[in-house]
Amino acid sequence: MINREDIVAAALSLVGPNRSISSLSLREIARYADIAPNSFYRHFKNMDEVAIAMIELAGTSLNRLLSEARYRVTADKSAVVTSIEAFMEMLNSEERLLHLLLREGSVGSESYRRAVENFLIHFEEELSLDLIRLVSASGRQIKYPHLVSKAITRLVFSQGGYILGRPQNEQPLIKENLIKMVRMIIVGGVQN
Amino acid sequence: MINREDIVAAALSLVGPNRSISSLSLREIARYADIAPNSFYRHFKNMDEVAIAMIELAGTSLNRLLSEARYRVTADKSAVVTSIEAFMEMLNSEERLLHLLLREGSVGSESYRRAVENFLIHFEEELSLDLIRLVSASGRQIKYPHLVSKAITRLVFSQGGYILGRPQNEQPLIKENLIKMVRMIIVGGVQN
DNA sequence: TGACTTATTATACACATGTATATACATATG
DNA sequence: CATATGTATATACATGTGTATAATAAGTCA
Repeated sequence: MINREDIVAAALSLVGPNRSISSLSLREIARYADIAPNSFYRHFKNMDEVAIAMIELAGTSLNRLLSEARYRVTADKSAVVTSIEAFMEMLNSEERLLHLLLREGSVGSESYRRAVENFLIHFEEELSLDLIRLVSASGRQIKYPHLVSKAITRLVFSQGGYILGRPQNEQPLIKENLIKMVRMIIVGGVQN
Repeated sequence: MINREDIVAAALSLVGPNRSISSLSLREIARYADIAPNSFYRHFKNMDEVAIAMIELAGTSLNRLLSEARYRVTADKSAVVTSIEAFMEMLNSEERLLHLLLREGSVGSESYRRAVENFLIHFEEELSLDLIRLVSASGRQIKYPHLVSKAITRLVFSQGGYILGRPQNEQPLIKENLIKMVRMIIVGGVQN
């Protein structure tokens, strides 16, 4: 007995660095999930619904992993480094899920894009709270926490999406540069 | 007598906020360009080549417009504001071209993604030179100009791609926030 | 002009797609 | 038990796709 999750899992197996969701066909997913094409309709109205279910899966998984990572923020490493390292680990372990959020947020149907955007906004809000807490604890000020958070989020996700298409040996440099760029958003890239 | 440009123009007419390049078919383009499907092959080997030609067109057009904008940088408005305003104007006037660069750089074939990435790198190099010039003229220092440039570029393009899917009346706020975020990359978002 | 080369088209084929309809099968309910 | 209900399937249809082949049109040059 097949269910929604099996179909989502099949779809997830089919996406990859050179395969976008929008290029998946209903029949292809059915074939991979080993069901008749029409059985698809028992669980989803169309491909768009599957795409959104995929994002929701990716979003909740990623949120869980990241909130776990936040608890690991310690004194010996800065919050920036810890968070980015957690993000990079996920890039390797959860490539498929991240792919959806990092690289397909700007194409596809209206509803699909909104789903990705909602996840990003949620992510930004969490990060914003973290930033306020960290900054005030160190006696400094942050004028537009939600904008700092947005800038960091968009930059990290942009570079994350980029990394997914690059070979492993380039990752250390990209990661190093990403950390520097995030620091810039916080303390600035230009000195007096 | 049809030529490559006509085919690229037809393809360009077909993409839009809800239509990605990868969803275009050879026959669809031929239909729109009013040629027989097979005539396509006289000019391009496959759809991928058209996609790359489209990016190159968008890239050179955008580069020209932006370098013109740079000459308009005056004392009464900061370079940041001028550049972002130029970018926003283009979002309205050259939506189709920008769409390709802003929203499709992370999906599609390997060669397609590389073409977009090459454009972004070129853009970053130009911006980097501008930054060095502007900063040293004001007696300040910039430690990693290419990273400042990359952070700004990726952020602006990320937000640019987002704007393309949003209604016009949201643009002023998005633009305002984008300016603040770019300023943060330069001077920092956190104060002592 | 006529012979040639090149560009464009018409026709056709094999295949993939979304989905409508009808059917089989299992399980639950009376 | 019979029968109703939810689920999966088989078959079929109309339509779209990339592209091979052959025929035609257009252009060039002796």
